[in-house]
Amino acid sequence: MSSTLPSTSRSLPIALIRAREGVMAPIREMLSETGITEQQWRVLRVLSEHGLLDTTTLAERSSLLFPSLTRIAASMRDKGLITQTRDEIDRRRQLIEITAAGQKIIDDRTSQSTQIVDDIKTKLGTDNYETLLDLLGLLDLNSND
Amino acid sequence: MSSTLPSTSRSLPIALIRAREGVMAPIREMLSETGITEQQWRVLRVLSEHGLLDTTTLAERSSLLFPSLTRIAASMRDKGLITQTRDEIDRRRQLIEITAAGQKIIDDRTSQSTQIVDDIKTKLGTDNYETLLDLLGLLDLNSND
DNA sequence: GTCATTTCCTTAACATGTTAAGTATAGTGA
DNA sequence: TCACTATACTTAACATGTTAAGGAAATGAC
Repeated sequence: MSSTLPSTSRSLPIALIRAREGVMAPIREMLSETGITEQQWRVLRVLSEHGLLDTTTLAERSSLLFPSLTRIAASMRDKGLITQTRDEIDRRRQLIEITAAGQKIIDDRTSQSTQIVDDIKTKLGTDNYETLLDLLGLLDLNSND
Repeated sequence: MSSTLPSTSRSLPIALIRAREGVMAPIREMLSETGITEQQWRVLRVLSEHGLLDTTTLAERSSLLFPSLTRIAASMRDKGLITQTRDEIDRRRQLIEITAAGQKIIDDRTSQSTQIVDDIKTKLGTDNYETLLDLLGLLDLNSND
């Protein structure tokens, strides 16, 4: 039974935070001109990819907690980036859809965003990049055994 | 020039968030009994490992932004987990040290915490675990070329 | 020595993360 | 149809993340 914790310099949680900082820095820089946050960008990305979604599915796919999404959606609605409608069959459900203004934010940054991802792939090497995604997937609670 | 963003299901930022959730879930569960947060745990870990530190070094080693650390340190001081003293040579600097009460929180959870890390290593395999740490290190802005 | 600059830290303002409690609608079984 | 439970979402409260502005002490150029 070990009695010493691993050095914080080799700690997985801290390594994950720092890696995230490194990855998000250029994305955040890109978004700073748009007036939207990293989380709002993620919501737009998911909506653009999947179309009309209920709040539960949107929260899951954009990796946001429900209370966060409630606030973020209200803010995005006020900015005209999304629309919220009630499901007439199940009136508890709320349906969310991207607007043309929201889609334009995506379209205007697609090439720049692709470049950022390519830079990271180059930095790591494509094989390493895919390996990293696979290993991260193993840690995801909701997607494995 | 590509005109399509990668699928969000294969997005590195989202994969990093989800992996972090998976890793932190058992740690957060462990901490829920102690009344301290994940960030406060990190501060205690770093202080326990390195001893007396100035705020700048502590922020860097625990991967916290300065304004966050200001608040967290005030809260931890009020709980009696750390002490804050001013550096008499450079009076701008603040020196932070863990208290016996703070150290006890670490000591009481060392074995449980070690077990959590071991479980993750087992889940991934030790080789994969080391590979993952190495790849994450490549993404860290502050520690490479 | 004095003033501009730099460094170290704090405060402020707003967005999000996290947990718990609350509300409204739907489904279910007697 | 009447509880009872479950589901979908909201609200609240507090902690942290993030950026910008501010304050105090040290440093450097002159």
